[in-house]
Amino acid sequence: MLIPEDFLKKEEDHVEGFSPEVAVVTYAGGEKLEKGLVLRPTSETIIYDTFSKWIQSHRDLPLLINQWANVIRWEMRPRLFLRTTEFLWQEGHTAHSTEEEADLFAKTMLEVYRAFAEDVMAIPTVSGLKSESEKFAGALKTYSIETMMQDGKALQFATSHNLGQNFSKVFNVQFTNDNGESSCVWQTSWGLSTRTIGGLIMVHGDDRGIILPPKISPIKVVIMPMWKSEKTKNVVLNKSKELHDMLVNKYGNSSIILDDRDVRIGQKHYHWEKRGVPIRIEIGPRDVDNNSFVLVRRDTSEKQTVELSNLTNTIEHLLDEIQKNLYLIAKKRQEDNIVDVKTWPEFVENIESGKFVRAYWDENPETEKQIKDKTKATVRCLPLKYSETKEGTCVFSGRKATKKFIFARSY
RNA sequence: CGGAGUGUAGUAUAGUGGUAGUAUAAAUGCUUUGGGAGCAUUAGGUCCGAGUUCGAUUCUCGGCACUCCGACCA
Repeated sequence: MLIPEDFLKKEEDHVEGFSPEVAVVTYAGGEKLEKGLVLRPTSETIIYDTFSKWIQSHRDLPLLINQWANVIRWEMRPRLFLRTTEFLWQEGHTAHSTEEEADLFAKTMLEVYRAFAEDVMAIPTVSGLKSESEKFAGALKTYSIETMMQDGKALQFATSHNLGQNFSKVFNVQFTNDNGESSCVWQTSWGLSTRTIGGLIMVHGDDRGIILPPKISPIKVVIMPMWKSEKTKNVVLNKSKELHDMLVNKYGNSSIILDDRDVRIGQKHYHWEKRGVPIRIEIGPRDVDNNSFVLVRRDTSEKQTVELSNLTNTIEHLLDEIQKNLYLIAKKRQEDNIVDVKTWPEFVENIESGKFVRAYWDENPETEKQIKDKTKATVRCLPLKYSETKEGTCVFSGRKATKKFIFARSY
C-alpha cells in the first residue's frame, strides 16, 4: 500500500506519468516523515525492488507474481465505476530471461483478458497496440483490449505491458545467464480493474436495468411465486420450495433465489430485472394445476411455458442462449460501428456520430494531438488483426502512412 | 486549476418579499395480489453567516457544499 516516494522516481517515464495523480503520506506516527510514502497507484516499483533480491540466476526465471490490490489514483475527475479514486484491480508482474519470451508473455496475458471479456462477460473486443503517447508510463509497448459501449465510446478494458528492461535497469533486477554473464531481466506487467463492471453495465444494460451474462451472474434463476388467497398461497409456496430445492441441488444455494415476499408480482419483476438476473420462473395457481412453469429471459423478455420434466434442460439451454445472444448483439453493434475512412471530413463526421474509425495515421504525436483537440477522439490502438502494412496517406496530415489505427472518443 | 450552474422533507422537485406545495419513500389501519396496488390518517423541509426590509426560503454580499464541461485517466 505504501511505496517509498523515491522508488517511484527511479524510472523516468514512470514518475512523469504517475506524479500528477499520486497521493502521498507525509505524516505518520505523530511526526512529519523524512521521506514521503506514496499510496500505490500501481506496484511495479515496490515489486521490482523485491524482484532484485529474489532473482539471482536464470534458474529463478521466469518469475510471475499476481495480486489483487486496491490502488489510489488522484484523478482530476473521477467517474463512477470507470475512474474512481480508489479501485480494486488485479495486477501481475513477470520477469524473463529474454526479450522474446517477455513480449510473447505480454501477448499471452492480453489473450487471457480477451477471452475473459468475450467468453465470460460477453463483451466483444479489439486487441491492439497503444500509441507512444498512450502507452503505460515506463513501458516499451502497451497492448490493450478496447471495448465499445452502447453510446459508441471506447472503454479500455485491460492492458498488458512489455516493460523491456526499463525497470530492471533502474531496480537492478539482474540474473546470471547460462554463460555466466550477468544481465537485466525482461519484464511484463498487466492489469484488469473493477472498471470492467462499469463496462459490463454499459455494454449490456437496457432501460430496465443491468443485464448480466449468465456466466458471470451470481444469481442464475429467481423463482417468483404468486397467489390470490391464503389457500392458493400455501399450494404455490410449497411448489415453489420444491422447485427451489431441486434447482439449488443442481446450481448451488447462492445461484437460485426464491422471492416469496408478500408483494405484488410486478414489483418483484422490476426488482430482479433491475439486478439483471438472467432467468425468472413464475409460479401461480394455474401453473401448479398444470404442473408447468413460465420461464422469462431477461435479455429478450421472451416467455415460455415449460413442464417440470423439461425444466432443468430448458434452463441449461436458456442460460447458454442468453450468454450467446448478449455477445452476438454486442458484437454486431461493434461491427456495425467500426468504419474505415480515408478523408478528414469523413473522419470528423463518423467520430461525431459515435463510431470507431479506422484510418491511416502518420504516427506523429503532433498529428495525434491535433486530432484529439479537434474531435476529442484518441488513438485507441493499432489493431493486431488489421495491422497489414500498405502504403497510405494520413487521414489528417496527408503525409505518408503505413498503418491503420482505430480512433474513437473514450471514457 | 479554468469555465458554467445548483443548494427547499429520507429522495426527486415546484413556488413565493407576507401560513412552503407536489410526487415518492416512511408509519398506522382497512382492502388488494398473473407487471412498480388503492383509500384514509400521521410525521417530516428552505446549506451557513451578514446586509437591505416592518417582514427574506425568495433580493444583495461573503462562505461552504455539490453538479456539469475542459485538462488528467485503468
